[in-house]
Amino acid sequence: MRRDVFQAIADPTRRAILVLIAARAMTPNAIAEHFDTSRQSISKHLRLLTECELVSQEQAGREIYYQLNASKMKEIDVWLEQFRKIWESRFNALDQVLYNMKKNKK
Amino acid sequence: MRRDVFQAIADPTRRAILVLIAARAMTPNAIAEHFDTSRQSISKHLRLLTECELVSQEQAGREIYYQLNASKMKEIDVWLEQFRKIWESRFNALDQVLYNMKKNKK
DNA sequence: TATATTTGCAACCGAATAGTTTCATAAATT
DNA sequence: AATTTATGAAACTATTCGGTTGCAAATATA
Repeated sequence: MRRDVFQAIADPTRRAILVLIAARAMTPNAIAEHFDTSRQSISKHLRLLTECELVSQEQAGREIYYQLNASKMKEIDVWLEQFRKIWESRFNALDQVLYNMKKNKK
Repeated sequence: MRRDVFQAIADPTRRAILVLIAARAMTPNAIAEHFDTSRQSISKHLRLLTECELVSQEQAGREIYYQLNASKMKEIDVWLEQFRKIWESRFNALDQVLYNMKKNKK
């Protein structure tokens, strides 16, 4: 099974979990209440997120609080960095389209 | 079939394609030469990337040049934005761990 | 101590995914 | 006109994925 951050954020439920626990650490049960799926399926998502280090656990009695490891998100940001200079320039594909539309109006 | 940018960049071959054509537009054949897979499989990746608008085509005779639509990458950046303030603060998970380690040494 | 609660894990299922092989189409070359 | 080249699409396959159901372990509560 592939276990990298890119694979992890591909699933919309996992992205929602990350946003949810960004505010504060939560237990699997509490997280599952926010979704239309079973607790066990959330548990599986949390395992994957843990394995790729996007979240970490903290045990409190029989409860386990899952918290976001935001610094791991930097990996995505680092990969995006190489494209940032392109989309910030005036010569990316979209700008080119808009430029051509404008030109054709004249 | 899901066709969003997050799904698109989940596959390592597709990420490599995006990096490859970021420098300059390329034909499917030229792209395929850089990988250990068939031309047809690259063609399928290009179709998916086209459908989610991460790349666009430009026909030149019987050749088709695929070019990156970098501005579409912004969608990932926008989603990442909400976490940026967290990982830039001193209170993300990793900093907390380091803080605790330091504290316990005393 | 008996019971309830919180959680993870394994087995299973249907759908999606990435790849291959084969074929059709269109443009360039001979 | 016949052949070669560049490409996309369809059919098929093995693997992965997301979900469910059922169960076991550990902690809290009665």
